[in-house]
Amino acid sequence: MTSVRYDRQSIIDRTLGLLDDVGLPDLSMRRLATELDVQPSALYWHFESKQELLGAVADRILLTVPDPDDRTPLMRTATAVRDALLAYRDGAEVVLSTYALRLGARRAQDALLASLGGEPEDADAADAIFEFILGHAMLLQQRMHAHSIGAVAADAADPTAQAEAIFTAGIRAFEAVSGLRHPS
Amino acid sequence: MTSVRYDRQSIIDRTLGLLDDVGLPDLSMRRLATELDVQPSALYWHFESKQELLGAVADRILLTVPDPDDRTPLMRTATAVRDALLAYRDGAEVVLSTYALRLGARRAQDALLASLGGEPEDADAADAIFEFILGHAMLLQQRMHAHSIGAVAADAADPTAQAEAIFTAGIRAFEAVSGLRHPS
DNA sequence: ACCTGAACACCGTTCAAGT
DNA sequence: ACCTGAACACCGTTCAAGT
Repeated sequence: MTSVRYDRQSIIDRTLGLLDDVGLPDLSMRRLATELDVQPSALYWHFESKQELLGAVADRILLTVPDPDDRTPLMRTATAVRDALLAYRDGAEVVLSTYALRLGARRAQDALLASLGGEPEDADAADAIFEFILGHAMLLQQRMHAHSIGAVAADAADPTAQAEAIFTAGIRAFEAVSGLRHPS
Repeated sequence: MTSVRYDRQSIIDRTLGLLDDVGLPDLSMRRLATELDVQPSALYWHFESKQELLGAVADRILLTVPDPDDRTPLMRTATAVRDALLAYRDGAEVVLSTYALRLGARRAQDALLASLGGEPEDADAADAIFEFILGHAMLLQQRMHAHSIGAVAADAADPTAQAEAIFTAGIRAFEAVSGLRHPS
C-alpha cells in the first residue's frame, strides 16, 4: 500500500489526459482527484487554484510549438500553433481562457513574429495572427463537439473540411501584407 | 402581491444585465433566478438549459451589428462587430462558446462578406475575419479583467491601448487581400 | 400556462489534523 | 512535505405538485 506521490509535472500530464477524455466542461478538480486516487484537497497543495492548474496545462499545450526561426515560412509556423491547440480536446479554449495571466503564450507569438521576419514593427501583426488562430481553433473544436453529439442540423457537413480553407484564407492575408512590406 | 411574469425576451434582457454586473463565471441560473425573484426551476419553463439561454443571449449581443451592405467599408463593419462583442462583459466568450449551434452568428458573417464585396469566393475570408475578431475580443476582455483585479504584472499597461493597433493590423491585412483581388 | 418546493448529483475551496 | 477528512457555500437540472 505505498501511497503514490505527485509533483506538478505529473499532475499536469494527467490533467491533459483527462481533458482529452472528458472535455473541459467535465474536467473538475474532484474528478481529477478521483483519477489520481487522492482527495480533492490534495491538489491544492500543488496548485493554488483550478485556474492556476489550467494555466500550467495551457503552457504545456503550447510547448510543442517549435522555437522561433526566421527561416520558417509563416504558414508552417501558423499551422504548428494551430495543431498544438487542436492536439487536445478543448485545447484552444483552455489556452484562450487562461491567456491573460500566461507567460507561455509568448512562445507562440515569438515564433510567429520570427516567421514574419522578426522586425519589431510586425509585432502587432504577429499578435493579430495568434488571435486569429486562437479564435479559429476554438470555433472549430466547438463545431467538432456539436457535430459529434449531433446537436447540429443534419445537413451540416464535417466541420474540418471548410475549416482548412478558412484557415488558409486567413494566414494568406497576413502573408500578403508581410510580403508587401518586405519585398524579397 | 401580483406575481411577475416573464417571457423569453425579458429574461434575456435581465441575463445580459446580470452578465454585465457579475461576469460569466458568476452568472448562474440560481443567481439569475434570485435576481428575477423566482425559483431556479422556473427558468426551465422558458429555456431548455443554461446553454440555450446563453445562446439566445449571444444572438442578442450580435443583433446590433448593422444589416449587410456592400458599400460599408470592411473596417467599419469589423469595428461594429467588435464593439457589439465588447458592449457587455465577457460578451465575446458568450458568443464564442455558444457559436456552434448558433444561427445568429451568420448575421455578423453576412455583414462582413457584404463589406468584402459580396462575392461568394470571399466567404472563407469573411469567416476568417469573424474568427479573428472573436479571438481578439475574447483575449482583450480577458486582459481587461486580469488588469482590473490586478492579477497581472505591475508593469502591464492598459490593455486597450495596444489592442487597437493589433485590431487595425489584422483588419488591414484582410483589406489588402480583398483589394488585390478586386482592384477598383 | 407558468411557477413552487424539494430533491439529486454534483461543484471549488479551506483548514485542522494526521503521517 | 504531502495528504486526509470534514465542512462550507455553492452549482445545473428534474419533477411532482400547485394555481
